[in-house]
Amino acid sequence: MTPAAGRGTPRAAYSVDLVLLAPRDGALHLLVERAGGARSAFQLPWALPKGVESLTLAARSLARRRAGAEPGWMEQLHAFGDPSRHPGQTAVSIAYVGVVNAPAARGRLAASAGWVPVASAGLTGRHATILSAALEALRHRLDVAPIAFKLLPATFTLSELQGMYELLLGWPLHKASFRRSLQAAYLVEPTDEWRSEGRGRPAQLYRYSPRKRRRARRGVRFDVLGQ
Amino acid sequence: MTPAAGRGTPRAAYSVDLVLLAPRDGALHLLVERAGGARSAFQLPWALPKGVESLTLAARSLARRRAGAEPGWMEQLHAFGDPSRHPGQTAVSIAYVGVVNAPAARGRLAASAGWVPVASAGLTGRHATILSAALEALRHRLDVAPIAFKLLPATFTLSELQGMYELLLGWPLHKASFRRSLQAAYLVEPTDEWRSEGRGRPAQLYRYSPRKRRRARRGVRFDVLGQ
DNA sequence: GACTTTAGTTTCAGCAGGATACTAATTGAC
DNA sequence: GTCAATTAGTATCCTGCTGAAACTAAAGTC
Repeated sequence: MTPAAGRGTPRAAYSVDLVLLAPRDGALHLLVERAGGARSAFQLPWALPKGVESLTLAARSLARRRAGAEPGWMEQLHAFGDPSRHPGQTAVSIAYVGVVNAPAARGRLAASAGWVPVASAGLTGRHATILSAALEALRHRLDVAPIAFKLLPATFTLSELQGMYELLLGWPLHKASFRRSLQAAYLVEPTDEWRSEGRGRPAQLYRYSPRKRRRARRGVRFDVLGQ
Repeated sequence: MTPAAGRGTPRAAYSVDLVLLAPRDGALHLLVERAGGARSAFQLPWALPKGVESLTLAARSLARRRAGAEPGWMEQLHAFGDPSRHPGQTAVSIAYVGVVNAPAARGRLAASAGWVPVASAGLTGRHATILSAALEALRHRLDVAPIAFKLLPATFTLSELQGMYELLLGWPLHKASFRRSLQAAYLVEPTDEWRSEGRGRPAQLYRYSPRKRRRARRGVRFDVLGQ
């Protein structure tokens, strides 16, 4: 099924780079690795896939090994072709973006890895470019992939949901518009439960609507909703 | 500048696949290659980049060799990792989307290549998937990259421009809304010339606005404009 | 000169987004 | 117990954009 041109296990000529993001303490964090002694203190996790392995599987397994958690969502970002600036010195490096939720991000990290706030990641060169491209791709996918929902528990308040969207987008959303959009797309449905959190009126808990009840393929362009 | 891990010229472990599109006779056409004897009559042009070559340059040079024309716009689409179904049997194949304008598409084709309407390209398997992903990516880029303008001469009528957008999008646009959007973004500016084409009132010629006079980065979401 | 065709504009109704202000329900201070 | 503070959630209004339709403008055709 995987002939690989019949010349044995090929030397990996490409690497997989990973932009893994997680919400922690109200800020978006990035998984980084401490670099050996290069100019920049941190770099993105990367790996040389062994033999013929699906790219997606390679990226997921890299995430699992470094973060100790399964990404709730992950997508290919871009393939970069200039080898001269990659630490693996491969001809091609293929970058992936993914997210893991907060509880998972508290899991067993690899020794060399750590979570840092994206705002202060301090990446340089191409890895900085990759990061901002990853954040932009994430924002563009928010309306079609249930990324925010994968970062929340099965039931949540609408304020929590809005907060998650704001964290991922990087800007505040208008409360009334946000809720109107959710309702128009039947994206969420209320449960019978309410949660009281500190002071203030208790919030009703919602769940992600089952596929059948969601407004088919209209999406909600949260990234064009303003404050 | 391009060390390539110092182990000589590596065997190419990846291929570059090309979705090249051109408007011809009012329909969007795709550049295909006649396959040797596989199940499908056509396949997408592809190549094994020689040595360490920028991916983008490899894709552009592939377009030049097969279509005999320089693409007016080109972008990377996706990297595919499952080698089992690619004719080149490489571990990774990286697909590019590009467009060439109608006069260029009448240029010197490679012997094995030909233009077929996308609607009747009859690709199968992964190449069919790549094609529809390419068309979708093209539509999503229409609002930010000046793709339609690269397919038209320096001056054009607004009806020609609208027709080009409709060809690329695959659906009709509302005339008044289209023009309002153009004006709001200062995307085009009128020249002093008018062109009379058969019967009907002559149309004013426009040109793509110089960068300075365009409304910075708002873009025009033609892909959400309706009929 | 009347009709057709294409270009280009105007007017209008409907709807969605944002601002604002409101009601509702709870905690904590006194 | 009452009142302020805080958070949840809703209602109202206004503005601006979209799409439909009808309109004017300028050419060719019969």
